Amino acid sequence: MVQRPRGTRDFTPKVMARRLAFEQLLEERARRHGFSRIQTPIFEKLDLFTAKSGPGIVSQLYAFEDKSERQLTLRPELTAPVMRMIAEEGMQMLQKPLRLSYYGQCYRYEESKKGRYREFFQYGVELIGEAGPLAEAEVIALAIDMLDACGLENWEIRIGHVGILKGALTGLGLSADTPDGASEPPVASAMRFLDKGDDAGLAHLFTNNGINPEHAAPLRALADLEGGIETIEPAREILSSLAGVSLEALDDLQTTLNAVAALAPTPPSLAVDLTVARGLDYYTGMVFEVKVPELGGEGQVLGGGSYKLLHLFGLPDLDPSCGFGLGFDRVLLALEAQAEASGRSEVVPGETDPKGLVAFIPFGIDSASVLPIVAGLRNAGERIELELRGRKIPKAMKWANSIGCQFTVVVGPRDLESGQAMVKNLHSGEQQAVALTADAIAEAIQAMR
RNA sequence: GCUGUGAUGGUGUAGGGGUUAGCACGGCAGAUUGUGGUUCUGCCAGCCCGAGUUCGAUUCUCGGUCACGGCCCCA
Repeated sequence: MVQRPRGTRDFTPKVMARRLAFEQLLEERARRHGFSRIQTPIFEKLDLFTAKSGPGIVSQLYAFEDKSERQLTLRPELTAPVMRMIAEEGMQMLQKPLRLSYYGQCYRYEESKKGRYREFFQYGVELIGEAGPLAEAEVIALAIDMLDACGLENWEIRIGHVGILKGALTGLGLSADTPDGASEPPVASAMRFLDKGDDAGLAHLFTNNGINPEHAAPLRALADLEGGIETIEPAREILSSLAGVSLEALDDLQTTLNAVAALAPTPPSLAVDLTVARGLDYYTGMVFEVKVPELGGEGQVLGGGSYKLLHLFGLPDLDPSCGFGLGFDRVLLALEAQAEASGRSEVVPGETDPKGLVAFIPFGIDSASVLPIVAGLRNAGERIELELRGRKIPKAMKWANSIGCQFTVVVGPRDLESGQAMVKNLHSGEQQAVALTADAIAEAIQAMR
């Protein structure tokens, strides 16, 4: 048998109902925050992603050549396509800021694991054309609001600001420019050493760049700070002790954190962590990420921050912007695990249709005579599943029960003769005969809910 | 990129060099010709793929595929 390709998944009706509910929940939250949905193609020109992330990413792409020898690739992420769209659609002419949301599958050629697939789904938002602490707070607040609304528990949000350590390092005299022949600027190396806890490497780097290695200690202390918003004060003390270092980024972060506290529900765990670097040099300001510890190694479910990318598309005025991507599959995985652990049957709020399904059972009659009623009930907004196999009553009832119907409508020869239908609520067992019209049946169903 | 474990009906599993490959859920039919969830009976449906060892492989060996873990990475 032909199997589905590695790292891909099929979604059965039950799973799909959950995914649709989750997408809708995220969409609803985004709308409440003023974001509007957009969509871009599943494949793009290869250049789009090499321009953003460098040629090294090609090995991880589903890249291909089309019949006209165009170099294309399935999209590995959604931020770059959104940037491209803004430029291509002339959206810089719209009133700023733009609040955009998006959802779709992305493709990366890498080993599949639980929570890590070759085809995966991302939900994300971008707030374009306004930087500043309040814009950043709006983005973080939406992320928190989404995770809170979907019922996720035990998650940790870590918020940092790449400008703080970067500012301290450049303030000490470390260069942010890449020297000839080097792969990265000294500042980036230093950030990496701080993140990995390599103090010897940091001191060595300082010495090589003519900086007193004793300055490594306060930076280490800064990087090791951990805690909530109260962490800002010790950070301020450390930064103030270093000559030539600006406090602007720290002040901005503090403004952001205060705004988030006012705008969003209180997350289960919020930490200020100045080493959140997101590994990427286009992040320029606030950065944040969310982890769910019980997912293990693939536990990061959301990440974002302020970045400068639009200059790549000829729109430097829109830099920096701010956004985040949410790992749709991973959040669902966490929700499923948590639902199982707590015995909760509904994994995503709203995944079960409260309205319920109605089985319409023509019994021993020509179904054609009741089809207009079926159509009428559907027009009235009921979900009607018409019995198609000619089951006898006991089988039909069992069928209706096992596919999860809330109501049955039985029409047999006697009913047809007397112009009636038997409407039954399968949960309560309550049953009544009503006139054989769509209106009367719909009314009875509504009354028995 | 490194590395570990696993694969038996649709699902979950037992077993094991020669078996009618067992069980449960499920699906279909009947007990039951106008009312389901219980019960009983019957039926349906499986050893991931390829090569090797062997008289004989679903079982052992190797390769592949897929899945699940631990590091690395993660735009």
